[in-house]
Parts: sequence; structure tokens; C-alpha cells
Amino acid sequence: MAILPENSSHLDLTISVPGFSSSPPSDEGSGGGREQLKLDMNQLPSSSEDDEELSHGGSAPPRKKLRLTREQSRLLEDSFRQNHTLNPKQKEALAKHLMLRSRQIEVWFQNRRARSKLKQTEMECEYFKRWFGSLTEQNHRLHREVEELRAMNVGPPTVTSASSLSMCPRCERVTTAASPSLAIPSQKTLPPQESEH
DNA sequence: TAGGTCAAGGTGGCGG
DNA sequence: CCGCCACCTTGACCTA
Repeated sequence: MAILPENSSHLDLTISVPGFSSSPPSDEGSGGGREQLKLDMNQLPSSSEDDEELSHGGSAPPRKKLRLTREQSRLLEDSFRQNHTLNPKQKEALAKHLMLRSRQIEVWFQNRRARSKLKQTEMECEYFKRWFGSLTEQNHRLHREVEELRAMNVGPPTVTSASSLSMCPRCERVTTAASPSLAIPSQKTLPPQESEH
């Protein structure tokens, strides 16, 4: 399963890391003019290497939201596809290449892992819901079958009487002595797990 | 304007 | 103790 950047459709709206001209400045568009406002937000790491409390004279600096450029996102996704974690060297190299702080790379990977895990969990949830549905349906079907057999007066070996059940060692199916047709599928009837990759 | 998205902050656990 | 991680939360921004 390919991991696609979920937000790539609108990443190019907010660009402009200095020295990283990835798209032409949009002077119009449906919104009009708002992009210009965001140009300062992707503040580059200040020349002093990593993040520090930049002296703002004590006043809390307003928290601005960084939007990664399309190119930055693409490279980060590429890197993530190769490895879901980075060693310090890789992190530093990637930060240098993308002109971001290594802390930002770290945060991006943390959030990316979280999103990946969430997606996986949602998929598993859907999977178990479907599985539950099919088991319920199968249960109903088997109950109907029992009722039919009872109606035919086949001398119902009640399903609960374990003494009348036997396990076929070959196919691992539980069968009744009286009616081999009443075969209960083993757990191997689980639908195949769908893997994320 | 409500709700979604996502970068970033805070916190606690864990291994070296 | 430090660095890294997962997890939760916050706040800026976007969109229907």
C-alpha cells in the first residue's frame, strides 16, 4: 500500500522558504492575496544552528504555523518510505538538504508515524467490523440449518453436546457423527489480513 | 463559523 | 542524565 501525502493537494499554496523557490508567487487565485500574507511564516532556522528561545525581549513570540513546501513534503515522504525512523546523521543531513531544523525533521517524522499508525488502526477497525458482520451472518445461517435439521427430525445432536462431535485431523473441521454436513469451519476461515504495504 | 489538518509544545516512559 | 520515542494537546490555518 503506497503511502501518499494526504495534504499534497494544497501544499503549494503556502510556500517560500527563503532560498527555496519551488513555485511561482501566486498573485491571484480564488482567495486572492492571502498567500502573500503567509510568506514569512516558514521561518528558516536562524543561522545559530538549532532551535533556541530566540530573544524576543521576553515577550512570548507568536506561534506561526509552518507549512512545508511540496518539494519538502515529497522528500520527507520518500525518506519515510525508506525508513520510519532516522538516526541523528540522517536527520541532520535531511535537515540541511531541506533547509529546516533537525528538530523540525524529528517532529515531522513523529507526526508522520502517528498518522501512519492512526491509518493502520482505522483499517483494522474496518476489517474487524467486516469480519464481525460475516461471522454474524454465518451464525444466523448455521442456526437456520439447525432448525431445518430439527424440523426434519434428524434426531438433533445438540451442538452443545461435545461427545457427539469429532474433529477431523486432516481438515481440522468439527463434524457431528449424525450429520457430516454440519461442519463447523475452523478458525482458518478468517479473512486474509490485509497488510499495509 | 465549525470542523479538519498539521506543525509544534508538553509530558512521561525507556534504554544506554 | 540524556536522547529518543509515543501519546496527547495546542494553536494556526484551511475549507465547506
